Amino acid sequence: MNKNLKAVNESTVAGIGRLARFFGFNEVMGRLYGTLLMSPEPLSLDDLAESLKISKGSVSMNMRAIERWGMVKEVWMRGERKKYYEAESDMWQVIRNVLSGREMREVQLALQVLGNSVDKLRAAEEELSPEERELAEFYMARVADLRSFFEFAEMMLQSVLATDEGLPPENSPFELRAWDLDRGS
Amino acid sequence: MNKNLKAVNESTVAGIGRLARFFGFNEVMGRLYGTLLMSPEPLSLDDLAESLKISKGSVSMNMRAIERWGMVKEVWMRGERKKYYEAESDMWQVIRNVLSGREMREVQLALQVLGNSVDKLRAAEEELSPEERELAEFYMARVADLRSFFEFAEMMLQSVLATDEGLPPENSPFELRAWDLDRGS
DNA sequence: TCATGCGTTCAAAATATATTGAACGTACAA
DNA sequence: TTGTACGTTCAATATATTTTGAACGCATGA
Repeated sequence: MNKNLKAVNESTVAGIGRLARFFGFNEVMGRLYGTLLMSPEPLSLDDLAESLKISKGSVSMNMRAIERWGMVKEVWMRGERKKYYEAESDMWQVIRNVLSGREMREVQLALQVLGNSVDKLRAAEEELSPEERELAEFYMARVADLRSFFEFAEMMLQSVLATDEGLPPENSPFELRAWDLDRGS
Repeated sequence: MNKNLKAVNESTVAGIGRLARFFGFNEVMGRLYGTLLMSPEPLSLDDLAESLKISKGSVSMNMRAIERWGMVKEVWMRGERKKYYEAESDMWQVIRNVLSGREMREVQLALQVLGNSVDKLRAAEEELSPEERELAEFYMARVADLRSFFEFAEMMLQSVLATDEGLPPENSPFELRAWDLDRGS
């Protein structure tokens, strides 16, 4: 294959591998997705193992993981016993899958924990000594800061997730919808 | 100390530790920051080691790391030989530090690599066989998708970084500034 | 209905990441 | 000007994560 094409392919696969690590996945997951993304035809597990020079077992496990994230789709090839995969080429779909299935969960969990903290502090108020009460107020303030951060994050996520074609809506400069929500500060 | 206060402290420290991992730092960095954030007074390295039940060495190394990220500040205590630290309590400053110093760098790097890819593909066009040319076009399309993703990310980052007090500007529903930029699609 | 090709699994090995603690040098209180 | 309490460093160790490859069993093309 032409040297330049090969170079582009390789740097893209490497770059997506890097991106994957950055996003808290492992590098192989990214490289698998990247390899499929840069392949005009679906690839089998063996193709992928060969291409990335990793074991069949690793391909199998990592593919399953990225399949769960909706990054790749199985493709049936007639008269073939092998499984073939292709990348989900709507990158925005992939991003939305990840954001809604992981970052969102994380944010909501954090908000819940912080909510509990506020409740605890309020409930305890009565039984506190003066110094403790001061500390409790200090905690309240810090917890409130954390909340505003997570609420902001939640809004950002909702905005991205609300868009249907993923990309900042074709016409309007981003969805304003979410910003209209009360920020509670 | 009151049980509830302790519980709030602990869950916050644990939560920030978790958040830190999520953001690609290590858990101890988060717990150190969290401990300082939940302390009304500055703490020494020994205080931190004791509080988190980790070694002095680990505290020293991890503190240095988060100091570089502007998460904590050194505080001088008169007549004291120890170093004392306090958390940078402007969380938005912390977030901006991290976003501008790491995520932004990552995005810019990706955009540069993708730009190179486009150049390579264009330059190679001449010398390609018909099939290769088809593949090159396919690559072009995929690279363009990736670019639009990173450009979107760059915009999101710029928007957050542009705000001065961090939080979605006091009055307007988020900064629109960045969305006015040409998305080049 | 086979026999085989294929994906999956998982314990063991390899690698990557984080922690420890003892040794060391230095700044500072006395 | 000390002696020492402190922070730093880093090799060794521990832990977490990833990969491997052989064993297994199931689905499928013949």
